[in-house]
This record gives sequence, structure tokens and C-alpha cells, in this order.
Amino acid sequence: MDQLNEPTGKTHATRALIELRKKILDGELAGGTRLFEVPLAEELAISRTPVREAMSRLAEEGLLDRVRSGGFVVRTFGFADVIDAIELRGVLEGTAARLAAERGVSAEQIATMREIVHKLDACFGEVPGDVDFETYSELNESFHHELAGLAGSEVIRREVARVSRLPFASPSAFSPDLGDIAAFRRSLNLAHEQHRAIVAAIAAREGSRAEALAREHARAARRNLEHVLREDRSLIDQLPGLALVVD
Amino acid sequence: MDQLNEPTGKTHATRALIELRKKILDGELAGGTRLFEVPLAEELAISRTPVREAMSRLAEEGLLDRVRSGGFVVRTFGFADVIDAIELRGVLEGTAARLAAERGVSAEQIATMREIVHKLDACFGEVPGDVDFETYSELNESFHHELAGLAGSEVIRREVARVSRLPFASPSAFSPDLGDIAAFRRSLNLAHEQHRAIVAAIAAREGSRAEALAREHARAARRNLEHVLREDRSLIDQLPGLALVVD
DNA sequence: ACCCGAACTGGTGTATACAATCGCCTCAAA
DNA sequence: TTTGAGGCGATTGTATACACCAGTTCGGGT
Repeated sequence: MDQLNEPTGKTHATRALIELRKKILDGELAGGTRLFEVPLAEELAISRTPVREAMSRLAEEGLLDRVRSGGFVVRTFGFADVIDAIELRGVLEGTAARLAAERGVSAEQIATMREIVHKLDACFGEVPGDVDFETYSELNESFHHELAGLAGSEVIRREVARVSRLPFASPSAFSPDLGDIAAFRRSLNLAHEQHRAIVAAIAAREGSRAEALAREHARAARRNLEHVLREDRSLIDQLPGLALVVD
Repeated sequence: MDQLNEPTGKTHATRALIELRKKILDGELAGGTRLFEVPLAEELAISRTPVREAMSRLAEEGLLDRVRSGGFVVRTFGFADVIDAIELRGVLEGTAARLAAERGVSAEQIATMREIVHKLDACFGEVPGDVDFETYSELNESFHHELAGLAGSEVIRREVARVSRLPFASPSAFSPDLGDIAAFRRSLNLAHEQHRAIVAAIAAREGSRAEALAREHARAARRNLEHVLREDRSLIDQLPGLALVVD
């Protein structure tokens, strides 16, 4: 599921996939829009075959729905769906954390997690709000990536990855572009404390605690989303994958 | 996601989809087997195009994996994966139940659930083990179907449906074919008590309890699986979708 | 006015020829 | 022995023509 070959577009189908995905995420193709093969093929200057291939993959990603009579429509996402997708990620990461704790993880795995946490520590400077945002964002992604696989279950890892593929539900949804906002920088301290606690709970085989912490950790994304909605809706367009959301 | 047009096969692609799915679930195509378009097309007496379409859909279902260099392989499922898929269904149904309780459901929805529970009651006769298995199985499916949508979240409903599509993880995995075994028939009393309790918890807006009950309810499937593995492995071939599992 | 069916339109479904690519094998040179 | 270039066969990628299906419209008979 993570081997969706996209070296920035080798085949026509891959390029079509990337272009279409971009248009959907940018909101250029509104939810509910039916995608017709012929016009799309003309627009992309390719034949219908790779267009179909691309649409099929987008259906796998959950950005398109197949319609009964054939063809595809752009899936509609409202803010409620974004909230639910974030909740779902929390639930699944929570399950990954719980199972990791219950089933036990190797010393190497714990060491890996602790190293990531340690490197994340180093992102924070003396004064609150002084954060190496770029590095934090990368390490945060590593943390969540590792966590998904920590239970040693391919089934779980795959489903966590799947829901995280929706850009607005991904663990790094609010990371890369909100570095300017002081409030977000400061909230990172709390989030990172949760990173530390999750690892500790897993190491101590406290499954229920690990699960609860991972769920609460995902709530940070929801709080950020709600902040954006309440305080500064102009940020919506800057956040990747939030442009397609309608309400 | 539930509109996978399969009126038993109108188009070649649909027939190919059904045939391939059957072969995978029956274990005729072992996990790891690479599926080549040309031989498959010849075998099914159709062209490559609908074969690709069918494989693409099977990838969406999670029965095939795409490989980097193009093409598909049959996904491998071990018993550990079955366990995890059942666990995952429990987690997701638990989330559906919790959110339904937390967010509240309409009187009509509760009435619908209670009606299903009531009809399920009627499946049980005077003596333990006297069960209308056929009807129970159908109603059980309705119960789980309704539960998935009870939170009013399309995102949740869709993901519950998705994991339930793997036949060995579905709520009715052990229903239709185990009616003979007395032990299973008796265990149904317990399972049905859980149905009743889940509805009661949701109605009382006891989210945590509803979640825990739904999770535990899914464990019944796991117990049945483990029973089959321990006591009577010959049943494996009779259970739908368990033939593909290797360990 | 009403019905019914033929033709048309707009879309996907399918077959097929050909192009591009990947993996592997060979063979030669370091 | 290793390594790298080259070629070759197997397999997927792509274009395109045509088939087919479902609405829809239009016409004619009643």
C-alpha cells in the first residue's frame, strides 16, 4: 500500500494520477463532480486507458467513488468528515499503540522510538516557541510511521497508513505550513510530551494508557482544525488538502 | 464502497472480478502468486482490458497488492492476519458504537436496532441450542450493518464496511456454516446478550461501555476461529474465505 | 392527445496492435 | 571473481477503433 510508484511520474497513468490528485486536493474538482474519461484524456493529452488507471487508483485512495453505472465521481468531504477521519486515525494509531504494548516490542524497536523522541527533544530551544519546525515535522512523521508498524501487524500498519493518506487526516497535516503561528509552535511542547508518554506506556506494556494517549494525541490535529475554522479561516487555503473541504 | 455493481456479472470485467475473487478466497490462487494479464485473459476467454479492471478492483478490496514494477500479486494472509483483521473490525465497530452513543441517535434509529434485537430474540427456542440459525444469521448481518451507520458518519461506516468485506473478518464469518456444531449454537446466547447490551449502552449514551461491548462482541469471532484451529481444523475448508489462509 | 418505437447521443466496455520497460542472462573486461 | 554493458524475452503501458448500453428525442400511427 505504500508502494504506489510515483517517482514524480514515469508513466502517463502516474502523471495523470498526480495531476488529478492535485486538482482534487486543491478543490479545483469539487466534490460530486463526475469525471468523464474522454474530456479528461483530451485535457491531459493522453488516451483514455491511463486515465482509467489513474482514476482507479484514486478510488483506492478514497478520493473518488465508483458510481453504479460506471465511471467515477469526486468524493465529497465536509468538515464533519475531516473530524471523523482524524478521529479514525486516532483510533487506529491507538490500536497500534495498544497492541504494541500488549504484545510487546523488541529492545531495538523501543530504542528506535526513543531515539526519535530524543531527536525531537533537540528541536526545542530555550524559550517557549523556539522550535526547529522543519526538523520537528520530519521527525514527527517518522514517529507516526514507526508507531504504525510497532505492533508487528501488517494489517494494522496498512490501515493506519491508509487513513493517513488523506492529507487532512495525516499526522503531519498541520505541521509544515503553520510554523509561522506562534500558538501552534507552543502547542508542540504538549504534543511532544505525548510522544514521550506513548513510548513510555508501550515500553511499560500499559496497553490501555498507550491507546488513550495516542487517541488524545490525534486530537491535537482536531484542535488545530477547529482553531483554524474559528479564528482564521483564511488559513484553510494554505493547508494542504483542506481546500477540497466544503461546508 | 458498497456499490460494487455485481449483478452476478453483466460485464466481462465483473465476471472476471467474481471469478478471480472466488479463486483467491478458495485458495486456488495462493498468497504471493503473481497474476499475469495474458494467461488470465486467455483462461477467462476475454481480453486484457477487463482483466486489469478486475484486478484493480480486487486491489481496492485488499485481496491483491500492486507491485512496484506493475502488475499484481495475491495478498498473503496468515492466521495472525485474520486475528488482526477481526481485532480491527472490533475496534472500528467499537468506534461506531461509541460515537453513536456520544453523539446521540434518533428515536427511529434506536427503534430499528431494538426491533432487530427483538427479532433476534425470536430465533431462540425453549431449550439451549434450539436456534433458528438461518434467520439469526441474516438478522445478525442487519445488526452489524445498521450499527456501522449509527454514528451518522460516512467515514466510519465506510471503513467498517471495508474491513468487513474480508470474508474471514466479517461479522457473519462464522455464522452460515457452523449451524451444525452445538457448541456454536449455544455460544449464540452470549453473543446475542451483547447485541442487547450494545443497543442499551448506545441508548443510554454510555460511549465507553458501548465501545467495549462491541469490541468484546467481535472477540466471539476470534474465539470461534481459535476453536476451529485447536479442535477441528477440518472445518477450515468449510468456512468461507478461510481456505486462503496459510500458516 | 397519447403511445410506442426508431434513431440519436453521450458515455463506458472491450479487443487488439504496438510501444516501452523491466529483469535477467550472457559475455567480456578489469 | 566481480562487475558492467548489452541484448533479449516476458510483461505491462498506451492508443485507438469499435461495440454496446441507457437515456432522450423525435416521429408516426392511432
